[in-house]
Formats: sequence, C-alpha cells, structure tokens
Amino acid sequence: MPSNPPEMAQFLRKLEARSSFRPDERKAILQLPFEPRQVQANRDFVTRGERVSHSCFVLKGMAGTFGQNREGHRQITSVFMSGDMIDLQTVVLPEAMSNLQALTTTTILQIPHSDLRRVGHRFPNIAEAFWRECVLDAAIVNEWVVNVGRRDARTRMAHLLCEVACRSGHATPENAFVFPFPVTQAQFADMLGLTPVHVNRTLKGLREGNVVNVAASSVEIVDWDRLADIGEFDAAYLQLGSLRNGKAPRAARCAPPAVQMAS
Amino acid sequence: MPSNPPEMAQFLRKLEARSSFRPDERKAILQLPFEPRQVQANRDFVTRGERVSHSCFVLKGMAGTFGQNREGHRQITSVFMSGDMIDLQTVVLPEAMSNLQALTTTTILQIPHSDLRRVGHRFPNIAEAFWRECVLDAAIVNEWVVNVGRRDARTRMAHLLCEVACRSGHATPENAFVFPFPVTQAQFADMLGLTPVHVNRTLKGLREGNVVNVAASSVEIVDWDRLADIGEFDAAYLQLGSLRNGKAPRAARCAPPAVQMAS
DNA sequence: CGATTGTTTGACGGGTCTCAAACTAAGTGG
DNA sequence: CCACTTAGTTTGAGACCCGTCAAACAATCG
Repeated sequence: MPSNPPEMAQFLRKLEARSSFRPDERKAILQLPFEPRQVQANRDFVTRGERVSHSCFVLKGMAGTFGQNREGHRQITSVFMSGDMIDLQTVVLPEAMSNLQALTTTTILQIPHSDLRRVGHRFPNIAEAFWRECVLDAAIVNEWVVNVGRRDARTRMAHLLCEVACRSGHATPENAFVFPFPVTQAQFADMLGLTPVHVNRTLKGLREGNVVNVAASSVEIVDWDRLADIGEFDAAYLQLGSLRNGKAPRAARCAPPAVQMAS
Repeated sequence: MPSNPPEMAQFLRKLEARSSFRPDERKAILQLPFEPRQVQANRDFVTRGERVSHSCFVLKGMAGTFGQNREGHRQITSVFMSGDMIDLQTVVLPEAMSNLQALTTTTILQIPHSDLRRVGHRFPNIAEAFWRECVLDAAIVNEWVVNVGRRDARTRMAHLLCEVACRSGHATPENAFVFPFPVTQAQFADMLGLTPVHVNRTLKGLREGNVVNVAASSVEIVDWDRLADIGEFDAAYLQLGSLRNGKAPRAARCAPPAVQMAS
C-alpha cells in the first residue's frame, strides 16, 4: 500500500475549504495510506448492503450513488467528482446504504476505515472535519429533494448545472465558461428524475435560448446569469469558501462564487 | 436551565438503537442540559442561513425541514417525530441549511452546542454516535430523492407511509395497526412533491383498495403487506435494530431490486 | 352560529412519458 | 480504408399522470 503525499494533498485541500487544521493534523491527513483503483464507466463498485472497510476518494473521473424502483429505473442521488470523498460516512456506518457507480472511467483511492478512525481518534478536530464533510454532502442531497420534488424540468436542469459548475470549481465571475461534465443524457436524466428523451428536449430549449450548451463530455455556459436565474440557484447550500461566516445573503443573486483552486 | 434526566433518557434510547455506550458515557448524555420550548403548528422556528447555538430534540409532536421554489411552493425534505434529534449537524455546521417548521404543535428541547461539543470531546465514542446519527438521517433523505424522482404518486405515498410507520416504532408484525400522523393533506403533499388535490385522490385510491386509511391525525394500516408491496418498501435504509419499542419492525416485504448493469 | 381551516370532487389543460424511428459518432474487424 | 456494430443523440406522435382552477362539503373553534 503506497503512501504518497501528492494524492492526499487534494483531500486535505478539500477538507480545508471548511475546516482548519494544525500542522500535525495536516501531516496525519497527508500520510493516510490508500489503494488506487480504476473503475470502468457504468460499473458498480459498491453494492447496497455490502459491508465496506474503506472509503473512496475520487481522484479523477466521476461517480455517483443511486437507487432504483422496482422496474429498474434508476435515480442518482448524488454525484462526486475529482477531489470529492464519496462515502466518508461508512467510517461510522460500514454497511453501504446505496450502490456506487462510476459514471465515466474513474480513478478512486480507497482509504482504509481503520486509518481514518485512527487519525480521527488521535485528532478529534479531524474527526469533526470528517463529520462536517458528511453534513455538507447531506445538505446537497437535501437540495436535490427540493429540485426533483418542486421544480419543472427546465428549472431542475438549470439548477443542477449550476451546482455542478460551482462544485467543480470551474465557475468564474465571467459570464461564459466551460467545464467538463462527462455524462450521457441517460445518466443526466437519472440525476434529474426525468427520461432521457425529455432531457434531450430540455437541453435543446436551453441551447436555443443561448443559455448553455451541453455536449457529450463538457458544458459550455453561455449566460451564467440567465442559467442561475432559470435554475433559481442560490449557492449558499454548497458552503463554498467565499461566502462563509455569517451573512450568507438571502436573495444572493446567484453570482458564481469565485472558487480559487490554487493550482 | 433545568437538568432533569427523564427527557434525555429518550434521546439516549434513540442513540442506543445504533450505538453502544459505557456507563459513564450514558451518564454524560443523561445529564445534558436543555431548554424546553413549545412551537405552534406551521410555525418556523429556525430559518435558513440563521446561525444557531443549540440542537433541537423533538419531545412531542412533529417537525420538518423544507425548501421552496421561487413561487413559494414548499418541499419538505425530512420529518422528525417524537424522539428524533432534528439538527445535530449544526454542532459542526452552525449555519442552518434549511428552514425548520413545526407540522403540528410541538415540544422541542434545545440542547446547547457547547454541551454537545463538550461530551463529544470528552467521549469520542459519543461524538461518533452523533456523527452516525447524522449519517442515518442522510440515508433517509437519500431515499426521499429516489421516492420523488422515480416513483409515481401511489407508490410514493405508500413508501412514505411505510417509512413513517417504521420510524415511529408503531409498525408491528400484525397486519393491521394504527399510528399517529398528525399532518394535513397539504403538508403530506409537500413531503411527496405532489399537490394537495392529488394527494387526496391518491389517498382515496388506497382507502378504496382496503390498504390504508389516512385520517386527519392518524393512519390506520389495513393491509401492511400490500402497502409495503405497493410502496416497494425495504426498511433496510432505516437501519432499525430490533430495539425499537421492544418490537421488531416488520421485515421488509420486497426484496431489494436486482441491480443490473447498463448493458 | 359565523369564521376559518381542511377535505372532497369535477372539469380541463399541460408537462412529461412512452413508443418508435432516424440520425450521428465512435469503435472493430476484415 | 471501408463495412459493420454499437452507444448515444435527436425528433415526432400520441397517451397519461398529475397540476390547475373552482366549488361544495365537513370539521373545528371562538
């Protein structure tokens, strides 16, 4: 089991967006061991009910959790992209509560629960950061319930695109930008609780309105302000760095938070 | 701030359904201070974005979190009943991520974050139990996404009724039973992402099928097996031990759907 | 007993699904 | 380099589930 810093640095950076650590805590995180693993697109790598002994960090690619109804129709309940920890919650609840699937060819790093527990016990502040990370993921799922429950297809789609743009860290103050989003329309439909056919039509509508261009593997935002307006998007629930500490503006005109990926 | 054991015993019992404690840990939980508070039906008692300094435990009644779209249509994203801790997550993320509302007249106990943190730091095992509780709540929200995203009104409603029956601890091995569910059809609609009118019609369908009778303040399950079948309900995600009220919740009637890979 | 809130029912319209087929892009083997 | 295959996208026509609007009915309460 190789223990190379550079990969865990990405994990640390993610955590530090919402938590702060002392030097020794940082070091402990950077020294976490991991096992890289490649998963092909559309392949499940964790099954519901399975007992897992490690958590998965997305190094590259995209993955998601999903449930399905009796007819086998899927509903993706959360997506994770490069830099996200997928199932930190299995540290305290090792039974997987839903299936995990790679949406595209994905490289994940498996970090043993035993090691996560160890640093958590040694540094309560780190355990708290882990807990916080789970809470933040839950906030996103909460928003998804509102999205599929109370917004029509167009609004719903715009909202999700805004979320992904912000989370991927590619949203910029400029009005137009491009970011990778390598999912098929069928997968997109499963995130939105729609059929692929209707996703296609709705995408067409947004494209013809010169709002956004969703291609096979990337999204071109043509008019961010309109997209955020259509999607009724308020990034507060993402708790991204820039608007932390109090005064989250209520009707925050959905400006994309300038996420500074110190790269 | 009174510090009387009997109320916290309910909290402890809830935690012990999924975590186990040493005697001194139990004692620390039982001695948590709290401030009782009564909230009228349909009253918000926490607003999104607000910074809170305590977590809310439901002693009696029913409460929920909700979001809303631009037109003001609500989507309830989770419900909490007697014995549930509503927002334990604010311990690590004090900014409320969604509004909290009492669905009926509700008595809550406010437990200061400072005290929750204190016992969490002193007993890492308790902190872990808190974390686990948040994870379990998140699992329920996950299931709600599937529910509103991929199930039709009838199925969706049956599923939610099953969930509430199990969580409230009133589900029994018998086929028929009654449990309190004091919500209006409009509130029920907001949980399901439907309109009140359609909720009414769907309830009628279930009633005429001799499956379940939903009255103003309670639900009479006529045929649990059919209800669970209609709702495609599998209680696994609730992670209820067999410890709840001394009675095992009804075993899942539907086998988890077969997972099929995209072929 | 009137006022208010919640439930029930009907008629109608629309957003989304289903089914089906054509089209495009990408990969595979000859 | 070309048939062939396969996965994904696009478009159309029709059906249906659910939403909207409206009004009557029932229950609760001061």
